[in-house]
Amino acid sequence: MNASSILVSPMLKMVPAQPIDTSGLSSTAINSHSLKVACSNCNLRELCMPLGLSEQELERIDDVVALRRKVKRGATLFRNGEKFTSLYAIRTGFFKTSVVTDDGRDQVTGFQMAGEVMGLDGIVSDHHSCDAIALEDAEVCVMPFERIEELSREINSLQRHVHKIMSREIVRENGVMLLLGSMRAEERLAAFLLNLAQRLHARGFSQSDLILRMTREEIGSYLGLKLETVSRTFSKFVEDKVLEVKQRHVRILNTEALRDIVNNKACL
Amino acid sequence: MNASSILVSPMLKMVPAQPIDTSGLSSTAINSHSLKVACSNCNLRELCMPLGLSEQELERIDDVVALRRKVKRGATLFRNGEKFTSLYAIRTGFFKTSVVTDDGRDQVTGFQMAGEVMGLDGIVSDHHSCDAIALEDAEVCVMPFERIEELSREINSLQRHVHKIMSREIVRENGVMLLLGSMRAEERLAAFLLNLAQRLHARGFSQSDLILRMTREEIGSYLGLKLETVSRTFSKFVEDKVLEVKQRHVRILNTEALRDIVNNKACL
DNA sequence: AAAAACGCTTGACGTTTGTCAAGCTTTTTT
DNA sequence: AAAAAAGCTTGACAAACGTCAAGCGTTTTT
Repeated sequence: MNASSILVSPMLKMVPAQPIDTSGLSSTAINSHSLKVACSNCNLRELCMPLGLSEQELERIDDVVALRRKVKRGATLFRNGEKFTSLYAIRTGFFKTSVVTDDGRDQVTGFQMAGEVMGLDGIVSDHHSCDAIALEDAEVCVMPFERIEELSREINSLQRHVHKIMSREIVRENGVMLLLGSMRAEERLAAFLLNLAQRLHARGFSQSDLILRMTREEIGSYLGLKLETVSRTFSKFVEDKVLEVKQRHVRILNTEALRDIVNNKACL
Repeated sequence: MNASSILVSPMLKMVPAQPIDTSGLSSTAINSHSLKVACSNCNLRELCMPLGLSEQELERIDDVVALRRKVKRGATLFRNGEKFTSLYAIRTGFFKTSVVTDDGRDQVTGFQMAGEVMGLDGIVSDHHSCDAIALEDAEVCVMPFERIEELSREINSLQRHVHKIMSREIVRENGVMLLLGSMRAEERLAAFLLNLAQRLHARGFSQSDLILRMTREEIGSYLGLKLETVSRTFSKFVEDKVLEVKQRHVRILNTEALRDIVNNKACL
């Protein structure tokens, strides 16, 4: 197994990023900030919680999603220390999760996008151990964990899927540990960009054209680097014609070169 | 929350490290390398899989453990790419897990001891994505994952416990990311030693006197440092009278000093 | 529309950690 | 018991990354 295969997860099913039809749903609103929704007609179902369920099972998990919640850019979905009640599936928008210590350390532990599930950290102690902050206006499906447990006792494929989601997060973090523990700055940034591009591509976006939703500082925190190092490394990639960078708009010009950098095979 | 509280998990219930009574069990041996065992009279049950189960439930999960398996020092329990079938609970001995890439990177992702569960990485893809290697002669309980899933559909507290074990691993890895992403060498080693001491103490061993089961190189791999840096940092701690070190025997002389180092409050 | 705040880039320099090498100790093998 | 291998420590030096500072461009606020 090579380094990039650890860090760039296997291609997920393609889902066109079309506008989501919510007509007829707002009438079932529970309050002004939350709407009743259904997994069964969600265009993210091939990426998200319902993956691998049959039509009948799909309808049964529709009421796992208690409500939807909107989160403004910069707002927190949950915070370290808060009581854990639910997992959250991202419907639209982009998040970061981070662990913060009172001596001022702030480590970004992940960036999450549509179809990905957040909140797994809260299960073990009944309280969240990290912060989840929206990096752009977002909407999440709130899934009370007790409902998930209840239903996954009855629906084997849901049970299996919940286990897979948690296992996937463990494997992802193993990959980040590899990155943080053994890669140099260029390798880290290359791995980061390939991973982002691959996940965006799986959601129907361009493989090569990406808009970063996070600052250089947040990238740096995730990669264990200072923002200046991130900026310099971007500049080097531009110089080497591997990327085009205009602020947060990044175009990948040479994917193979990025892969070679990650796998330590870059021609010098 | 301070950095050491993230990295040093909450105190677990004390279990005296007494010799394990296996009399009467060897007669039920399945083959020379595996013995039928029972959780219900295992002295690790307060740390391991059965935690939080009632007496009746305990008896029911006895047959989740299909067999025991001995692993010699240096041997692998499972390896990257192997088919996933079971989780493994450590009965005796000490393991490391690591992800290896074909360009020569080798990142130790964790050290595991009695009562801890390995193999969660394999669930997502049905194949293991890391290696588990015994650092001393060890014995594990083999728990076929299908049996675990089956039984956790019926026993709510087992279901909950399986979820907690996975969530705990996610939270642990978040802590390692914090360590790798934002700490300097001394802070990393101090955090590592406090974590080890705390886990050994929870198993009835001394809080201050520990035998390292891994080499300086393996510590370095886990902490994202080279073995020379690990060695130098040990030497510095000895000079500062924080530790006594004789090869792999480490005595912690000043726990508070270690905590201060982790939390960036070390008096200079 | 102007002012302020924030984010990004780049340069000069400092610190930390890695690299290479040698020698020593302990463990394992023969 | 001797030889070999593996593991550990320490020094000198090099490389990578961090720190500090200045300046510019973009976004947000008023």
